[in-house]
Amino acid sequence: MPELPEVETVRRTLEPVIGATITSVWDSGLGLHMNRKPPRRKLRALVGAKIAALRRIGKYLIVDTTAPQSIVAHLGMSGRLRIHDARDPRAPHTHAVFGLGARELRFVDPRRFGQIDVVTRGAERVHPSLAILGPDPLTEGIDAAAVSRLARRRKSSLKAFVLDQGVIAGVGNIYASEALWRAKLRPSKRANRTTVAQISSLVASIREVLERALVHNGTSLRDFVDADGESGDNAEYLWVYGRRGEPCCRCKAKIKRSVLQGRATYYCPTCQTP
DNA sequence: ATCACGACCTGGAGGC
DNA sequence: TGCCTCCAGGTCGTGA
Repeated sequence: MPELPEVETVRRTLEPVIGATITSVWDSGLGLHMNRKPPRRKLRALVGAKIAALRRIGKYLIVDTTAPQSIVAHLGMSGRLRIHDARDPRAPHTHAVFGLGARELRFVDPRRFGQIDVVTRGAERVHPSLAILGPDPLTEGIDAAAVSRLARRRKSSLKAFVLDQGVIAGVGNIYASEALWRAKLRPSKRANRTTVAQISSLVASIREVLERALVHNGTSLRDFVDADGESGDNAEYLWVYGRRGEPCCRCKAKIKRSVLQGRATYYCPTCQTP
């Protein structure tokens, strides 16, 4: 579900909880990603603290508090973070609830691929998941020359290269296909067979694709919703993802679907150079 | 060291 | 209606 634009949409719609006091913490006790459970003791230690700020690095959301600790959340494939009235019944697969007086911030994740953790503010990058992240394309500049140097050493496909969170943080399966179409590069093209100009174009395309999706509040293919439960509109603006057999909007050739590293990949066979 | 693959989970869609 | 198979927006550990 959530790539960078979706997580950023959640972050923005969560802003009304800034300043709220955490009055209670509950967790389901079930393991999430890698069967890791939310750290109950560390979470409970946050009761009494206020939510101070909401940040995002790639697909990770960071909830800073007035305590020295911050909450780290990753939505995985099916995770949602929503603000509810505390009296609303809890949905199935609710795994963490932060009481905020009359409201609650709830983490619901049917597939349990998400993460909830606690880190010390300022030392986020010690967390193994955050330590490996490359630059965030919306909050940090991406040095195309540096990305090109990385690409030169990679024999994998460009698609796999773009999905590598250590190269650029936040690009997922939808926007990888979209950015490669935008840059007119075939997803199966070997990363080390690209020119500096091609990588520059790709980097620019990634930023454009993510910013465009953000303007439309993210892509809701099945179930993505923001913190208020609203869907995003970007699905109708996708150029290739999910459009097998439809005409390419640049050249009218039929969009193809292939599988790269086990993931659906969409591209135009005529205007994306192999 | 690098890469592709399968595993991790549940639920929805489509075929029969 | 019910059962089966396939598919899904992510990440990590494995074995080649």
